[in-house]
Amino acid sequence: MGRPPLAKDKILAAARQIVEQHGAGCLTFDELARVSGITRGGITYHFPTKEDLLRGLLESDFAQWEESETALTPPDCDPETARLLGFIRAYTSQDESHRRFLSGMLSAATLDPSLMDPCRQELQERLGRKQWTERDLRMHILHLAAEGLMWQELFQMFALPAPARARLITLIERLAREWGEEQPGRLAKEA
Amino acid sequence: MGRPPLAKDKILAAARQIVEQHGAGCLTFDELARVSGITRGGITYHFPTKEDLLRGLLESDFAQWEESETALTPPDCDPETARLLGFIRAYTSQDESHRRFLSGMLSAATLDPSLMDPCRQELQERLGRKQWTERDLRMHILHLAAEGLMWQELFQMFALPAPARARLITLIERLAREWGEEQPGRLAKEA
DNA sequence: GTAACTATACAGAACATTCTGTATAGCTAT
DNA sequence: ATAGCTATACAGAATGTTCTGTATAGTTAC
Repeated sequence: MGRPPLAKDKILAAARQIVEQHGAGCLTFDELARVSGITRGGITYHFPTKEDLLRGLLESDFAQWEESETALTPPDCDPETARLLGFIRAYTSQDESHRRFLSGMLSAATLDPSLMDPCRQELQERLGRKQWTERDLRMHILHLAAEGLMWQELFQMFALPAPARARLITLIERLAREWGEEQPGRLAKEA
Repeated sequence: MGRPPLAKDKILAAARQIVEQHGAGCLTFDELARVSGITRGGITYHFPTKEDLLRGLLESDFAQWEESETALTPPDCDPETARLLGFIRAYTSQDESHRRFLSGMLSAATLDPSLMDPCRQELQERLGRKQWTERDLRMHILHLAAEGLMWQELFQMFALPAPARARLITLIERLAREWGEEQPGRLAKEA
């Protein structure tokens, strides 16, 4: 909490780099030591076991993720639409923090799927409360589209030229605003 | 070509099962032998190396994938819309063949990303020819939404109740038809 | 038609490597 | 003197790969 150690961040950064570049199968302690420049002893000091490492990856990424998500939320529309726009911007943002979250999730999922349980729980709570009106469904389509784009890019299956990509995101956001205002409904009165 | 061997199919089926249930990290020859009922010698006969195994997974899945994709294409609308609807149905279909494709891709990507190069190339060719009109972008949003849903379900991050899921897919298809007919443009005259 | 041979499809064990986890001793700045 | 880290070493297990053996079906020669 007080002085953040430097090595820990280097280790996590190197782990993300390895996963992104060579796949989660190459995420070993030896390779991690080589890439991060921290010795195996130092790595073990911070992450005694590999599960600790993966958990650390997930936690730091998830924190960064939620932080940026709320930071990107524009306040000029109703809360639910704003939240969706925050999602979309977070998913489609070019900066790497969101990819990092996904790569962490990916490595965790492939090496030990149970590590994702907290994420599952969180998602369950978020989506479980919805009524799934037509408006909810429409908004969810846009949410899924942004997420699908992120997956494609994470796997480097992304083939859209940059201008088209920018227009695509703009279009998604425009639709979010249009559809969000379509039915103000009971969302405006109760916070 | 003549008589398809039985063991090979068992091995591939077991591999998919392992990846789906326990993650690609658990896809080892020992586990594969245990689940498939084929001994390690037999496995090695058909797939001398692990790369061969993953390549086999990808190839068989990709074949199955394209087959079902075109099979699910409804012929009652313009070709491009029909193709999108085929995509969507393939992505969101409850039957397991598409999950299999994804699980194969996933294991390939996590263990050796370069195995996905053929898929990348195919996608590049498909998307590279588009002009990315507003209509194209809208259709692509629906494509991505279906794909995002598939990813969520593959990672078992899916939280929508079944009725809402069905309505979501119906809505996506409805939008595909609406947006597909919005601008017949130059698509109708040239095949 | 049967003996010799080839090719295919697997079984079963052995091998060498890699990886995780753990341990220990030392350095350095505060 | 303690936290943070370097440096090295090693045990135990897991894993990819290789090797040898076995069973069966098909082909060819005689």
